[in-house]
Amino acid sequence: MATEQQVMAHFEATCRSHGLKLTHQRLEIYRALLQSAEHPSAESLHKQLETRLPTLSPDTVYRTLATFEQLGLVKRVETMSSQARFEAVIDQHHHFFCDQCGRLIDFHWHLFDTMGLPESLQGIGKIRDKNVVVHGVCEQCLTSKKNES
Amino acid sequence: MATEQQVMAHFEATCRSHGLKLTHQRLEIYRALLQSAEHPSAESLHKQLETRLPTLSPDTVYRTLATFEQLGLVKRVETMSSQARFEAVIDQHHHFFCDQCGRLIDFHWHLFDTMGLPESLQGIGKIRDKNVVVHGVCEQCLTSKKNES
DNA sequence: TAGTAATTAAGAATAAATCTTAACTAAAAA
DNA sequence: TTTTTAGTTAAGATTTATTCTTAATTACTA
Repeated sequence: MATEQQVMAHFEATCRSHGLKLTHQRLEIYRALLQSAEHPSAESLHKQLETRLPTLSPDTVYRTLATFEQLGLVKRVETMSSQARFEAVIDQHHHFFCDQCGRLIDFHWHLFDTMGLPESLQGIGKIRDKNVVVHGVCEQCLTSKKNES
Repeated sequence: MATEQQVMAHFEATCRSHGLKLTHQRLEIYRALLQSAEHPSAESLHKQLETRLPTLSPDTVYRTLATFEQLGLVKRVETMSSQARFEAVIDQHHHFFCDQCGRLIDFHWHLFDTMGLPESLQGIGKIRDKNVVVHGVCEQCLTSKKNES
């Protein structure tokens, strides 16, 4: 399990090795993403960082996230919501998606990770990654629903 | 394995039971989706149907797909592309996504379907569905790449 | 077959994301 | 430290996907 300092060191090394400057904005955007478990959108990251970096433009957040994505530092999470959502790439995990509130929760599944792929994928191409997406209603939504009635 | 006639009959029954009129547009949109293996976007469905229904508006395609989605006849496929993509709900399957050309290919994985979920999901909420998403480069992209060099 | 309520078409409107340009700022190199 | 260079900002225009509005049309009902 990597410490935040190690992760930040890797981030800095990756930027440098690709000739990218370590700007205040890049550091803050990456750190914010790293510390969030909420898979935020570009907009919500911008909102969150606005207090510390009052001149930060939405455009910079979009641009920076796209750059990080290309370096493999950040992943765009597949959702069916209109806004793209992001996460820092740290470990192999999967997603639980609440259909009610839109919350995304990470979970781990070692058995799946170490399992082979089915025959039906033979010859389909070159495989890079496999992930599980679970849909349902999160505990919090279930509880608040109960209290309403 | 349901025949297309059976599927269409189920479609009509579902519409009727929800008080939805069986309009020409609804039938054509559903049939087109049913016959496509490409998980088309609303836009490409509209383009495809334009020849047969010259006055079909994009809005109708969007609206109709949203209606079908609510009835459980159609599923919105999660991708990170900006356009939403759709499929008719027929059987349990999973998706291979080509990162190069954006193609989505269905595959089946019975072992996964019958497998239990990991402990890490205990207490997360009420689970409705679990799916695998595999990323990579499809055979066709691999081949065309080889021919280039 | 006429009535009516749902549905559609067309175009306007909205929202997310990206582009443009010029002026400015900060990081890395010399 | 100074210079070079890449990156950022601002503001507005643009693009793309989707949704809304309104008036006309159409499928089902009586």
